[in-house]
Amino acid sequence: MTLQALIVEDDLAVQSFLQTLLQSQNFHVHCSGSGQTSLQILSSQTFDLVLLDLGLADLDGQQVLQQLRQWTAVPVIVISARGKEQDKIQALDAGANDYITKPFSAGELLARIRAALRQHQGTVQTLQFGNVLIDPVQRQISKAGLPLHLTKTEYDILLLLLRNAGNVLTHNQILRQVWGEMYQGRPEYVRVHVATLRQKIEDNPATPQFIKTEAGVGYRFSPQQL
Amino acid sequence: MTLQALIVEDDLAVQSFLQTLLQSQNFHVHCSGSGQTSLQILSSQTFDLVLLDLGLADLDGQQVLQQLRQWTAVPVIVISARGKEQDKIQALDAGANDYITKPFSAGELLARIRAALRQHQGTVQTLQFGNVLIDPVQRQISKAGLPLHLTKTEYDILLLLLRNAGNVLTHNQILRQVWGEMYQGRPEYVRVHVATLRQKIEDNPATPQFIKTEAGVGYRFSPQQL
DNA sequence: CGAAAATCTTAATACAATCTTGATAACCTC
DNA sequence: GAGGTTATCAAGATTGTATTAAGATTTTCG
Repeated sequence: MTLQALIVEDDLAVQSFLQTLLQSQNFHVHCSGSGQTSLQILSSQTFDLVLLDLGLADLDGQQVLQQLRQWTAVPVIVISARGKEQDKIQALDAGANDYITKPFSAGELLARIRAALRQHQGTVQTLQFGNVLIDPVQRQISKAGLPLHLTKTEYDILLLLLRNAGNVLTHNQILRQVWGEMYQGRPEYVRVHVATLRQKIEDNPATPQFIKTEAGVGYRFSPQQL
Repeated sequence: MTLQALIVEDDLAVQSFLQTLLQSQNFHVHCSGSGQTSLQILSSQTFDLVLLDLGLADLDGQQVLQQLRQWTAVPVIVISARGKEQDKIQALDAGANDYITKPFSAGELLARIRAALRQHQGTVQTLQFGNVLIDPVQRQISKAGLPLHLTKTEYDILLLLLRNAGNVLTHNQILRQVWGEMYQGRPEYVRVHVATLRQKIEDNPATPQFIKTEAGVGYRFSPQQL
């Protein structure tokens, strides 16, 4: 699965440099030059990484950070021309995972990205739940030791939920990332496939233990049995 | 609960500076000047944070890092006089959570420590009042340790009030932000849902401690006795 | 290429959660 | 105590969800 990255940067030269850099590491890259649109993009789609420049035209990068931390734990690395102590402290305390000052080397940025992703994975990602085991490399799943076949759609939904275990994903977020942009507003697609998915992975599909419904919002993968 | 920190640093002046700094933040601080003893200490006791200087006499800090990552995910911040790109990349890829170059400011180090601890526990920002805990990232609420279910509307109202804690929100402000523009002038909607919300989050719903009524105006989330 | 299998889309139904509404009682405030 | 505001309750309306299955589409494989 290719990781999704969002670059929030209004200097087009820097934006393009970062984009090339991330693409060379097989990220799927989205770009935004303004704070407002960044927040919109972030709310409609889940990302694995955000590179955020503090110096934006409309909203302050600081505000973008505060806003997005209301609902997402996505790793955010702040890139800034400002090297002042106060700026760093503010950004880190607002929820940034790391702070790097321009000019920086490509190698260091990539190393910090790897570190941030690694830390984030350690806290979130589980590839085992109940008696279900997932091998993301082979794209294979087994339940109670027996191989279990999932269709591509089912597998994509499951991994998306799993990668965001504990968080609610809205119907539109799931639609956008599994089906694509133009399927927004068709929650029935998600429902049907979540139903078949539950039939396969839940011990008792009628009272799901893992994939929980949040009425009026979406679905959530429940990390533990509480 | 006081957090346990280990400082691995052979320069005694720097060690004592770091020790004082961490103690001022209520860490319980352990110190070690050599790589070997550090690994022994780390294996015999659990820590919440490690500050690791790369320039050690016996073992290279790099090796200490590789060793300890064999068995623990404790947050490690590398402190180094070497600012070379290669050193940073090596340390980060060996499992360091962050890398900071001497000289650095105390404020920045503390901010980076806070960021590392936050990432390690996986929570970005939790809101709390009384015995109620809210994780806005996961959209999850618990009261007295037990999970608490709120409907979408209830959740939206609560977060709106909480974000404006201390300020009065008029019925129409709440209506506009939770229901939408066209619901203006229907305060009864708000009343009913605030009532059910109080039933769930207040210890004594009849005499609300958190969501206060402002007669003729609206509601206010009462900031806690801080 | 063409048939069979697998998968997806769509619509219909039953069921569940949530919201709206209005009635009534309690609470202020002047 | 009068008049407006608010709290509470529960029935009915509405919206959201699970499940099924038929038909359309895509994929697989001889």
